[in-house]
Amino acid sequence: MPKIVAERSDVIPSLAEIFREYGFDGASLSTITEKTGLGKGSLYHFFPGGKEEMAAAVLGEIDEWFATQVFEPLRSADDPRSAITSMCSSVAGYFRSGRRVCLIGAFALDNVRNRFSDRVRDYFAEWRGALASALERAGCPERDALALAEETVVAVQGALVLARALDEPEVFERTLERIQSRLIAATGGDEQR
Amino acid sequence: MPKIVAERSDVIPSLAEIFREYGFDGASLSTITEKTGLGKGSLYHFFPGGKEEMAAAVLGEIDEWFATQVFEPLRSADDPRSAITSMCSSVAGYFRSGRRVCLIGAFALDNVRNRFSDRVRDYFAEWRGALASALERAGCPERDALALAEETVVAVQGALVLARALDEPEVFERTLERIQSRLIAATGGDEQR
DNA sequence: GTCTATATGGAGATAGAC
DNA sequence: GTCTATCTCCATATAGAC
Repeated sequence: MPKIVAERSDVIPSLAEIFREYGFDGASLSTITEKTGLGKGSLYHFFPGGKEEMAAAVLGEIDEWFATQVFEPLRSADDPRSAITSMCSSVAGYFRSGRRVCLIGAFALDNVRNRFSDRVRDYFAEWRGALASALERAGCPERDALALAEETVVAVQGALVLARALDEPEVFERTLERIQSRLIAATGGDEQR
Repeated sequence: MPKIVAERSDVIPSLAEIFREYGFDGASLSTITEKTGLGKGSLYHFFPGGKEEMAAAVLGEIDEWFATQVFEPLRSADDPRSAITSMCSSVAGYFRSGRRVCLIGAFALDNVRNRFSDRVRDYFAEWRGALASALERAGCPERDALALAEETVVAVQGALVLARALDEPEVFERTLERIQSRLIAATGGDEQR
């Protein structure tokens, strides 16, 4: 039985989709009221800091999702190899196989970056670091691990740009498959089958 | 002896830098007048269509630069291998080794994409197609050529996102070196030295 | 071509009733 | 917690003198 009365946390997913679709500057308060179904009164009740606080809340939720679903498993799983393949499917799911853009990547290229630069930087640094850690524990030499982790994050972000630009989600799917084979190969290939 | 009176084409490079720095929505007309040193009168004299026409002019100039400096050489050079290495250095120079973002990539992730979707799509499609053509002519099988061309454009765009997000231009430099070795390897490696 | 002044709309944000 | 009404400001764009 869903509550009629909204809670702050109920609104954040809608806000995320809105910012993804319109960008930070492009998402006006009227767009937001329309798409969320909430009036400005409610919006400012939940987010007294206005649009900036809304975006910060969205970024916070994204951070948290990746931290628990992706970064922590990569850093602490007993089996780093399976954490890596699991990362690939989580990421494919999260970005809807290339049909959804990365809000943090979009913010990174925008001028709003300056308002959220710490969060933007930490997100990518965490991802790269956590994946490198998993690769190392899976037997990859440190130098290779760092390079391959960076290559992976670069490929994911680039694929999202291209998939959106060309309106070809398959670019993302192909990229993710390619990178996954490379990650598997670097952690000992098929030998453990 | 520089002319005092501005010409339309003189303004476009400044506009490009402004859109790169502030984004389309983030670049207000007051920002633009301030940074270009031109009043609104002059701006609307050159670009009667306003900001949208300014952005279109910038995109047109970028298109043209890439067409003549990168795409055409890739498609028609007698020596496709050297056209490929030359692409890498042109691209490194153009993006200032990762300190400059790709405006078209940024537009692709933004909602302004909808206003310029044809140009955005064509730019990336052209790049991927031209590079694939050069790879094929350099002896790469068609399937591999397409995949590697796509991987290259993905890597460049992703590296620009990450370099900007992390404030680490080296990410771009490392990526470009890695991709260049891969391109060279795919066209026969060092054997022709 | 370039400027200043101005029109007009929509932006983000607030107030206060319910 | 949600609404409507309202405020202020700055956005884009225009007009017309020089």
